[in-house]
Amino acid sequence: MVTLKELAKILNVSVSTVSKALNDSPEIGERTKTRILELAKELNYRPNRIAQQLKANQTKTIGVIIPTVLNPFFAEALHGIEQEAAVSDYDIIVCLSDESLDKEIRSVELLSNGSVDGFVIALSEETQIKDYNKHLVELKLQNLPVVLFDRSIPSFKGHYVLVDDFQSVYDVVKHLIEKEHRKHILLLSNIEDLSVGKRRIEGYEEALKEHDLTASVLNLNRESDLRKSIGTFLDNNPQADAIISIDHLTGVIALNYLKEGGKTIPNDVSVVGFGSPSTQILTNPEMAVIYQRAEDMGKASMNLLGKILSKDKTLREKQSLNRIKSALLKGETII
Amino acid sequence: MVTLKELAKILNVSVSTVSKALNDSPEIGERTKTRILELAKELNYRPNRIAQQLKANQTKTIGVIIPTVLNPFFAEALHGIEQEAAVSDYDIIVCLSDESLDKEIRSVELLSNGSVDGFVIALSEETQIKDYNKHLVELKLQNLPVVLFDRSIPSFKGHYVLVDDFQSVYDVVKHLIEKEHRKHILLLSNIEDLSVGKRRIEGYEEALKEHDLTASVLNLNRESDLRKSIGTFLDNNPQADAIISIDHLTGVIALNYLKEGGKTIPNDVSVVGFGSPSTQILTNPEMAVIYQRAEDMGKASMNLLGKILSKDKTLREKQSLNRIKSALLKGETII
DNA sequence: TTGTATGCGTTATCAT
DNA sequence: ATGATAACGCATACAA
Repeated sequence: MVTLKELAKILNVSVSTVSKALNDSPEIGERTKTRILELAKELNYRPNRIAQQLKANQTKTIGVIIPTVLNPFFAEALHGIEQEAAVSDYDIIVCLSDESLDKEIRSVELLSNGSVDGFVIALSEETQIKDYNKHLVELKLQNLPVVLFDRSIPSFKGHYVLVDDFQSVYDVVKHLIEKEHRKHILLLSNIEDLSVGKRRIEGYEEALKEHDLTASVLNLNRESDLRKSIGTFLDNNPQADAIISIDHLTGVIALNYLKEGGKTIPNDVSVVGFGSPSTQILTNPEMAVIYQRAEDMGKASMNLLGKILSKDKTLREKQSLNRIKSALLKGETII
Repeated sequence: MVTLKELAKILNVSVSTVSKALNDSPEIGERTKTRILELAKELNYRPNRIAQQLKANQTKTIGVIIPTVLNPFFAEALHGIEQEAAVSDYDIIVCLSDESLDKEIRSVELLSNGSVDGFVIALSEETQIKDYNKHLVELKLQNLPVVLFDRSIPSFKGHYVLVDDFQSVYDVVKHLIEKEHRKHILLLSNIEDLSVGKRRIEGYEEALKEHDLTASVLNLNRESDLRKSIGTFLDNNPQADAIISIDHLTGVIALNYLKEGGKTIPNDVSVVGFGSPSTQILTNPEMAVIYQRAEDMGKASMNLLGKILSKDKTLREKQSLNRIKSALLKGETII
C-alpha cells in the first residue's frame, strides 16, 4: 500500500503537506497541490481506511446480526439494509446467529470493540423465547446505537422497526369472512414461538371470535415432515374453505396438497400465505400473500440507524470525551 | 471505550506492562498480572480492534462480493462463507453487486484500501458478459488474495471454486435417456448468459447429440412473464417427456404448469431442476433436483482463501517490507 | 520484572 | 504556504 509518507518522501515535502493537499486544503499552494495529486493518482494512492477509522474514532461500518440468510425474509431484509447502507457510504459486517442466543451474544461482543458504529439486529428465536437482553443493554451502556427489526422482546426498550402483524392478519381473516363468506378458516404456522407468530395468531383468533367462528391452528415449529403433517391436518378438516399460513412455507405446501386432492384454488379453498412477490411465482394459481415488506423493513432499519448516528451527539461526545480523558490522564485540570 | 492507557493510569503501571499482562506475557509477574486482569475484567476492557488492525497490518476481515442475496443459491453460499469464516475468526464485509459491473468495481475499490485481507467474489453477470478483469488484476497487483466462485471469466486466471456444470447436466440427461427412456427432453433456462448456464446447456446438447436426439432450449433470461412463456413453450411441445431446468425457478413453474394440465409427474413427464433440498419442498411430488451445493461452495471458497492467507508469505513480506520501507525512508542502507 | 520508545497511517494543531 | 509534532490505541524491541 502506498502511504502518505512515501508520497512525501518522493516529492521532498512533509507528510502533512501531502495530507492537506489530498484533502484539498486551501492552505496548500496550487502548484504543489497538482504535483501531489498527480503523483497520488499515478501511484494509485488510497488512504488507509483503518488508519482513518482509528483517527476518527468512527468506522462507517454497521454490524448486522440476523438469524439466517436462508430464510427469504431475512435475505430480503439484508438486501434492503445493504442498499440503504450503500447510499450513506456505510459498510456492513454481517453475522448470522442461526437462531442461537449464544452465537448472537458472541457476535455482539465480537463487534462491539470498535469494529462498528452501530447495529441492526433481528433477534434470534432463542433470544426471544428467553427474553434475554443483557447483550443489548451492554451496547446501550457503550453508547452503541442499536435498531432491532421484525422481532421484539418485552424486556428491552429501544428502537424497533416492526410491522403490525396482529392487524395484518386480522384484516385478512376479516376479509375472508365478510367478503368471501368463508366459515372454516384454518391457520398453519411454523413460527408460533416468535413474537410475530404469536401476534399473527392473535389477529386470526380475534377476527374469528368477533364472528363467532372457531379457531383451528396447526403448530409445526418443531415438526420435521411438514408436508405429511399438513396433509393429515387438512384431511382431518375437510370442511375447510380457507387456509391462512403465517409463514413463507406452509401456505405453498398446503396449496399444492389441496390442488393434488382435486380442490380448486381459490374457489373451493382460499389460500393466503405470508411472503413476498417472489414467493407467489412458485404456485399456480398464485397464492394470495400478505406482502411482508422485508426489504422495506431492512431499509427502514438502516435508515433509522443512520439518522441516529448522524444526529446523535455520541460522536462529538466521544471526541470531546477523548480530549477530557487525555487531559485527565496527563493530570491536567478540566475547567 | 476503556483503553490500555486508562488501565495503566489507574494501576500506576505503564501501558506496556498492561498490554503484556493482558496478552499473558511471561515477562510479567503473577501478582501484577492478576491485578491487571481483574481490573480489566471489572471495567470490561476490550482491545480496540481497529488499533490492532492498524498495528498488525491485518484486519481479519474478508470482503465478500456477490450479485445478490435474493437468489437462494447465493444466500446459501453466503451462509457457507460466513460459517467457514467464523471458525477461523474472520469477519465478513458483504457487498452486493446487483449483477452490475459498476457496483462490483466500486465495491472492490471500496474494500481494497486496507479494509480487508482478501476477497471472496462471485462475479456479476455483466462482468461475465463483458469479460472484464481489470479490478481483479488490480487486486493481484496489491497482493490481495481473491477466490472466485461459481462464475468464471476466460480472461482472468486465479483461484476458482467451481462445480463441473457440464458434467452434472450431461450425466442427468444421459440418465434420462438411457435409464428412463426419454426421447423429447426440453431445456428451460433463465441464466443462459452466465458461464454456468452456457456450460449446462452444452452438457445437455452433448448428451442429446450422442443419442441423436434434437435439443430444444427455451431461453428466458430477459423474459418478464416466466409462467406465460413457459406455458406456451410446453404447449408447443406436447410430445415432451422430460424437462430439465438449469436454474432454480423455471423447473418449479413448469412442474406446476404440467400438473395443472393433467400430466402426472414423473410418469408422464420427468422434471429435473437445479437447486437445493429447500427448493424441493415447494413442489409435490418433489421435483428431482441437481443438488447445487451452494453452501459447500461457499465454505470451500472461504476455506481456500483462509489457507492462502495463512500460508502465503504475503503477511510476513508485508511486515518485512514495511521495515525496509521505513529504513529507506530514513535514508538507511539495506543489506 | 517493569518501563521507555517507536511505529502502524492518518489528521489536526500549532509553529515557522 | 509549508513543516514539525502529537495523537488515535495497541504491540513490541530494547533499556533499565
